Amino acid sequence: MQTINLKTLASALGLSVSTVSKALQDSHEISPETKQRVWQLARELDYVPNPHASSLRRKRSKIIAVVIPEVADSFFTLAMKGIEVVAQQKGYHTLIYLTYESLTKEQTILHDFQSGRVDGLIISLSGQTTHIDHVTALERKGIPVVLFDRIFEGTTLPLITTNDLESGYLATQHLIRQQCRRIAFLSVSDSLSITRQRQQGYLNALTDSHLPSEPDLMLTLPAHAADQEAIMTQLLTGPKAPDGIVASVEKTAILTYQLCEKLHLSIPEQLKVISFSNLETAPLLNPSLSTITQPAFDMGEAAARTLFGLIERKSLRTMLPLQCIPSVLIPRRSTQLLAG
Amino acid sequence: MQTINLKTLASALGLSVSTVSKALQDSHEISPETKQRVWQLARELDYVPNPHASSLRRKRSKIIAVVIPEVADSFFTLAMKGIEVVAQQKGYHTLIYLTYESLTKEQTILHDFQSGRVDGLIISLSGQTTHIDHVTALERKGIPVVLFDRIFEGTTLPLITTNDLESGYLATQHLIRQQCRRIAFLSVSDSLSITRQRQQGYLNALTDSHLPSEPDLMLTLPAHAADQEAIMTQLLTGPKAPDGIVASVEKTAILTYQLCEKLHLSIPEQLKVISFSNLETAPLLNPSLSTITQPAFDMGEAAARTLFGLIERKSLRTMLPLQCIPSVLIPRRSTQLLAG
DNA sequence: TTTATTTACGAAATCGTTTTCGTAAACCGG
DNA sequence: CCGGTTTACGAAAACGATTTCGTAAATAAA
Repeated sequence: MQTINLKTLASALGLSVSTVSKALQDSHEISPETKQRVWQLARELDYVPNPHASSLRRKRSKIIAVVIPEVADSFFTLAMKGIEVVAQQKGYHTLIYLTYESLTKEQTILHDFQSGRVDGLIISLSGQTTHIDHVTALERKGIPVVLFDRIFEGTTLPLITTNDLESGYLATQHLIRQQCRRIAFLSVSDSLSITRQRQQGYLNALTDSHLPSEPDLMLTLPAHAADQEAIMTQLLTGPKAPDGIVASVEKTAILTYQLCEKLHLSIPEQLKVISFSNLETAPLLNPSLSTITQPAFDMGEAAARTLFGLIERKSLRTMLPLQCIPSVLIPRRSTQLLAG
Repeated sequence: MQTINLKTLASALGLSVSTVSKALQDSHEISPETKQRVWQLARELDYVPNPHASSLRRKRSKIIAVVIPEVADSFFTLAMKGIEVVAQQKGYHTLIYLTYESLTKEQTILHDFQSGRVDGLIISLSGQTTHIDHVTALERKGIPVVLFDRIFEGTTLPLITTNDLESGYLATQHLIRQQCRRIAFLSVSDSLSITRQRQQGYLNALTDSHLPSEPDLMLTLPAHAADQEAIMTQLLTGPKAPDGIVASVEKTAILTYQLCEKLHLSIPEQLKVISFSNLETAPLLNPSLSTITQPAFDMGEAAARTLFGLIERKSLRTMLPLQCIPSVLIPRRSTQLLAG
């Protein structure tokens, strides 16, 4: 079975390759009758243009890249879905890459894009990422980039974020109102802007309530699971254990739940927990988990729309350079104040 | 900033394009000295070959496609991760497509692959898919295809599955042993092989325990969320409500939990629930959810390895046509037999 | 020393589309 | 009826890499 291409169609119709090509693109240079003939044969033979040839000639591939640290996380999963919906609708294809929180991997992946493999990039930075030279390098080569959620401060690249500072503040304030006095803050990276923002919100809330901030209560968990568990156990069972936790990453909340079960600590009696999370099962957990729920899907959608805006009319940079879609705090049992 | 390609390198070095190309591929035709010169300049100028040109000429793109019904599902998320790990390791790129359980979308997506866009395809069928002509069409065009999890019976395409029949049996048997007598079976599609297998296991278990099978207890939920809720509510509050549920899809278990809370039905006292699921939070739910946990990551990995096997040495079809990786039943509180 | 073979490179065709440009033929106004 | 403009198409040059083939020079074999 030989593959069918423009040449096949052209010779079958007694036309030239260029005519067939133009006809398929509905060019005004081609007569209506010829177009009909071409379209019909193309349909009959089930012609599908070769995308590599097309990408080579036009200098655009109709492919975008999505680079995220992790996929086993409800936020990224939902964001990806938001991106994919828009991409599919716009007729774009989506390459997905996972960095597993590694800067090196992130750099390697982005480096390849210099080749023109993709028309644009949507990225959420790895936890290790402390500079974005590899990202701006792409932008300089004319490849549109949109950062979302895990952004970088002080760049002029388009950003899609949520109100992390405010949310960190509200989460902490919520715990304080539920009478927590020793509130811990958990994260997985201290280099991320998003973490710093949330943490700053946490600190501001403490200050505003005249509570001291203790370095011991601000934990950045290492990548390795076993180490995470050790450190967390130490925190929870130590003499200066917290009575409230702000989990800035979903994973750390899950870890907290697991350890509380193991250590027979009861939530919310002994420890109240609120987490940045998009877990669909948050309301079903034992106890149901209070969350700062980010507009994950919407952020993905916004990132995609912004990217396609940049791709399709590169000149007009009239798009907002920063879009902030607010999160919402949903109080549940894990932060409930119990009578007694 | 002009893009740098083989011609740039060649003229800068006073060599021909073909020599440079061969040097970069470490061809034996090129002298060691020349190779060194080429490699050094390529490194200095940060040359990255254009993948579209390369894909066009060789007839392979080093891109694979992953087509799945949904991404907001822990099984598919994990499987995707398994695939991505292998792909990254093998130097392949991964295009991701979501069908949202729609056959039409699935067909449209696959149709495009006839063009040679991808070197191979890993697919898990949509809930609507009742035939796989669109899949076999690709295979016939010489594009390797691997089906995983949601496979199709009676095809010779390579399959990666888990022991659905047996797991359906074990799940049901487990409920029976916990003294359930009216056990319902929930699914989202009755056309999927995987559903039929699980359901057959369910039926076999009933028969072996001399329990009747009632059609009213075997529910295929519609796609729309509101309808799902109505039907489930009817089931749970009706006069012939079940005392046990086998959820063949994670979503249906979550729905059950949500409704039980709303309807003030207590699990496991009034209703025991076991679900096919890979939820990381299953142990943390209220109550903790008994699951049939599928080897999602491993299945993804196996699918990818099988695919690359087919791609890289197309001739030897010595690979197993069917790989079955067993699931495990993890009993938790949601099916616990309470004293009294 | 002559012939055969290897070594190291370049010219050019090729992959399948897109796009520019050229040009017959048809059509137009005057 | 004649210069000028459309109209509708084809030839050919891209896009950037790969690969086949040809060939001078260098080396080996006889």
